[in-house]
Amino acid sequence: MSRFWKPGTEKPVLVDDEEGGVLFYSSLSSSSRYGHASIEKQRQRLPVYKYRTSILYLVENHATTVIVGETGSGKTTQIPQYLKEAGWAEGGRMIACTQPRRLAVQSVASRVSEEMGVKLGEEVGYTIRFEDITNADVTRIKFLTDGVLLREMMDDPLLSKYSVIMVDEAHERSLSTDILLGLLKKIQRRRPELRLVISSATIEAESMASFFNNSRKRQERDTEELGPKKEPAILSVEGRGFNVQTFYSEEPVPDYIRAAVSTVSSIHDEEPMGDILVFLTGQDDIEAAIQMLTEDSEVTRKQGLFVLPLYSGLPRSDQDLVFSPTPRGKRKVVISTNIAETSLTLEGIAYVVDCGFSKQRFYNPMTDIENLVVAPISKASARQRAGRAGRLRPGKCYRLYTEEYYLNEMSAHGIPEMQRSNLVSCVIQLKALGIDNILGFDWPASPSPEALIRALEVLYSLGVIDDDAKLTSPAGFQVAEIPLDPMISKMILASNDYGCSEEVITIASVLSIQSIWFSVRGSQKELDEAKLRFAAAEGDHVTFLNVYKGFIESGKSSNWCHKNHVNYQAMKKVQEIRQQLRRIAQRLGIALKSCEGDTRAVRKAITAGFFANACRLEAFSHNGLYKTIRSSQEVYIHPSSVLFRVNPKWVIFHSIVSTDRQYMRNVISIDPSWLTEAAPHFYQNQQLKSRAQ
DNA sequence: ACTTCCTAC
Repeated sequence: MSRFWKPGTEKPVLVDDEEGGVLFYSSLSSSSRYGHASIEKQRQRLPVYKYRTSILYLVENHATTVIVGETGSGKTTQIPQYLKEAGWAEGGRMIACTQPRRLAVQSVASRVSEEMGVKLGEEVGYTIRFEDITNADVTRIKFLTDGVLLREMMDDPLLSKYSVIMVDEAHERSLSTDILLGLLKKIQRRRPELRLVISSATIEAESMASFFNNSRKRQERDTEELGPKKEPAILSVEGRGFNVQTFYSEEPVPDYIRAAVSTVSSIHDEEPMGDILVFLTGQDDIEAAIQMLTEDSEVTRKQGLFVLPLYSGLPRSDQDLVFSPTPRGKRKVVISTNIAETSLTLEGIAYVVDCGFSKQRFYNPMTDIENLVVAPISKASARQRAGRAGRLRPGKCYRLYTEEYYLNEMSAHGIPEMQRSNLVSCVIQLKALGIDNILGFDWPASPSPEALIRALEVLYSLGVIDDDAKLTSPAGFQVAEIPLDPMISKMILASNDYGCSEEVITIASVLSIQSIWFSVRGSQKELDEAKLRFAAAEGDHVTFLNVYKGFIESGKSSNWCHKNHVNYQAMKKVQEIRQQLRRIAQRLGIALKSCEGDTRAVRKAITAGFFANACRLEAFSHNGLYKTIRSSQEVYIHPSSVLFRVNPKWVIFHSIVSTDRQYMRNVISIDPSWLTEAAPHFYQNQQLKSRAQ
């Protein structure tokens, strides 16, 4: 076993902590009871404070400043305040700070308003979907998701109200962050007075800086030019994370679930108190590990473990359990997907067990299918996972792979989402912003030409772009205006023609959230029975309408949801999205109209958006084998669909989830003649006829 | 016989 010190951190402060993590948690986390003066002192104790002058100098003199900030440096909360204190928000200008996640936007904004002693929504505000807590006249620092900032560009392409835009967590390389970075680089050329602050982890800093380097060979002239230097500056700010000692497996591990379980047992046996966080890949792994841990007689005998699962599909109340205090004398073990890598932060973790894998999405432009596969994580992820053990005190990380593997075989960072995704939404957003040459766009990470061409083909077949790849009018502009996937947006537009916009908007809202069903481990049967009460012979989309109707008729009762295994929180969200979409539809001139149960009209509207996802049951198929019309891919109806084992001859799916087989999720039955009606250009008559026999 | 994780006037 070898040791590993986290680079860039000081020697560990050794802390004698017989009491476990809880004590530290309470002593560090409660800032709200301090007065204003001591908030000021707290701010000055943050590592980033030492760099205040340097940061302001660099932002003043460089168009782009890349800040490398380890977690706990305070960069996100402090830099916007420094900028404001230095006058960047004077003269009606604003400072923007983007985050990839809604939750982060809310918590950072409220923290900063607290530090500044102002009411949230006044000088400091935030905007996320459905929540605009800003006041145009007084808000000077605005936190927002990068998706919202992209949407803002549709009205204000140069983002002219902002003097500085800070893009936080840029190293995560999310789809919308990368689109945003590409567009900001373009804006910079038109607005030399604009300043960018890109915050990134060490590993991506150089590539961020070189992406924003506009100076090229003109460095000599550059110094004589007025205005900021075009060459980006890089500044590193150390974090306040504690050291994490890392151990590797001596031999490659044949079964990481078993290895994770035995590692947890030996930590429990040999190490001082402190909570354990285990990273596995998905629900199945997690449940298997929990079962093994609770069945392990030796561990159970000691009765010392408090084991909790954590993944996004888990009901909220179960997720919240991981934040509950560890019972005295027990050790909390959270077994999690990578939701705990970035989205959720557990304080007080002393030990991390990292299996070295995660589920990752890969897109195949040839088949237009996104696959979900278990793949090795990157060094960057491994470091991030390890860091989860050192938030409040020094910790330990056990990697279930060899050091040799880490050093020589693990890739430095993951593949950007841009290169692993279907790009229809991304392309239409750029089109709407007037970017004509999509293939020539200066991306932070270029997607494959195949994926771009596929996206253009899909948009063309939807009638959203024309022969010159320009947005069509009005359909193209309307689809771009709806904040959903273009296929869904097209379905909403078509619902106007079929007189079923109310129903289709409900369906679009349900499809926008993860699941409307409340699924608990062990009650699968009850859930299946509940589904049967709403099941429609036409398929899942119509089933959603039945559920929504029942929910409304119950007076939006949470009790009704509980009885029917419907997720109440999800239904509230459906309602919110539905209201938003109704407003947008009205603005676009779509008449809000119900078809009063005419499910043919509803399915025709769905077909108008999703004709490309048509499948036909294979003749003589006994196991429900379908093939897609477009590319003859072999697919099956997902077991969660109401049409599972019903197997109608012709179906359309909303999406494919690819595990051991390709499963169609959310399926409706259709009449094949609707395909030629919806997209004559896409389905040549002979193509369907030749397959109809 | 099954669900990594996010976001969007």
